[in-house]
Amino acid sequence: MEQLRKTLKVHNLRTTTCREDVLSTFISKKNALSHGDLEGALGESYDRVTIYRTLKTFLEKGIIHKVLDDEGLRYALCSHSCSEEKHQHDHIHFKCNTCGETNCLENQHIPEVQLPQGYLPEHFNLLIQGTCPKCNN
Amino acid sequence: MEQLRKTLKVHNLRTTTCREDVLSTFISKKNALSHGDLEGALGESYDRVTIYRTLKTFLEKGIIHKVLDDEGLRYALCSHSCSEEKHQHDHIHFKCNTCGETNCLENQHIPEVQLPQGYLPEHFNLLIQGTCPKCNN
DNA sequence: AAAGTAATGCAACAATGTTTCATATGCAAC
DNA sequence: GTTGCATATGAAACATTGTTGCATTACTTT
Ligand SMILES: [Mn+2]
Ligand SMILES: [Mn+2]
Ligand SMILES: [Zn+2]
Ligand SMILES: [Zn+2]
Repeated sequence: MEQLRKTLKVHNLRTTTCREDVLSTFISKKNALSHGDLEGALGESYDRVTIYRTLKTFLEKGIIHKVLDDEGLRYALCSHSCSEEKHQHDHIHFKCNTCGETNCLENQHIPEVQLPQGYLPEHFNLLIQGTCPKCNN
Repeated sequence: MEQLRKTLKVHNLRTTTCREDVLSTFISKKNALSHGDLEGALGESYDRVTIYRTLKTFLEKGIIHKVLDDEGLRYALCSHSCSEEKHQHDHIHFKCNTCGETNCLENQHIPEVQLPQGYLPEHFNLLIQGTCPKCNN
């Protein structure tokens, strides 16, 4: 609870209940969340628009990052070390086609790739779809 | 022209002007296209819904594949060798942040990755964002 | 406690995608 | 070539998702 406020303060954000709740939802559920997921989790507490704006703010401040998904955009907590200036997201995302969850594999880094002459790579996003350990009995 | 019909026939699809035009648009523009891109390219010729349905059909038949993008879904031609049963899409997609185009790098394969125990990978989608050769002077 | 600034809720709108159903079209069989 | 059947299309209605403007409310600093 106090930790949430601290996180917001570190990123120069006013502490509001919506931001606390959104942040806390990201922390408790560990998987990547869509706007709709958050709406569902938070019930009628906040206006749709406010959630959109909270996501946008968190993105800009480097609290969360985008997770590409074959059926839309999701968001997940940045592990640490992400700021407004510099983002470090070279890890793999895994989407389970059985349970539908998408997760960050923080420790699995995207391998180096060799691009043809002239390409200047800046950001990487690797989504692997398949079956997750929970669903792979 | 005759080639288009042949491609449709190979996939057991009736030749309609919409399908011909959509396919021909994918061939002439070489980059990945969103539904909106197609609507723009084809003008008022066809109903929005018909274009959606054409994309869905082409997806199912293995004529095009999905391309994940940080601002929505796009589609691109399958190079060859994709059928309704089996798809082969282990190549890299590159999105240029300057010109906005997303392209298939057919010859750049996604490198092997080592996942933790229990993960069963099936499909891979790697999007690299940066500057493309055209825009990198 | 007061003032200034930033966040919120609400309404209206825009964009994107889906479903239903009557009509039109392609295609295979005759 | 004509016929009949299955399929594709267009139109309307709807659902979902995301954005913008503006008045009100709530943080934070002093
Ligand atoms: Mn992640
Ligand atoms: Mn591709
Ligand atoms: Zn699972
Ligand atoms: Zn470019």
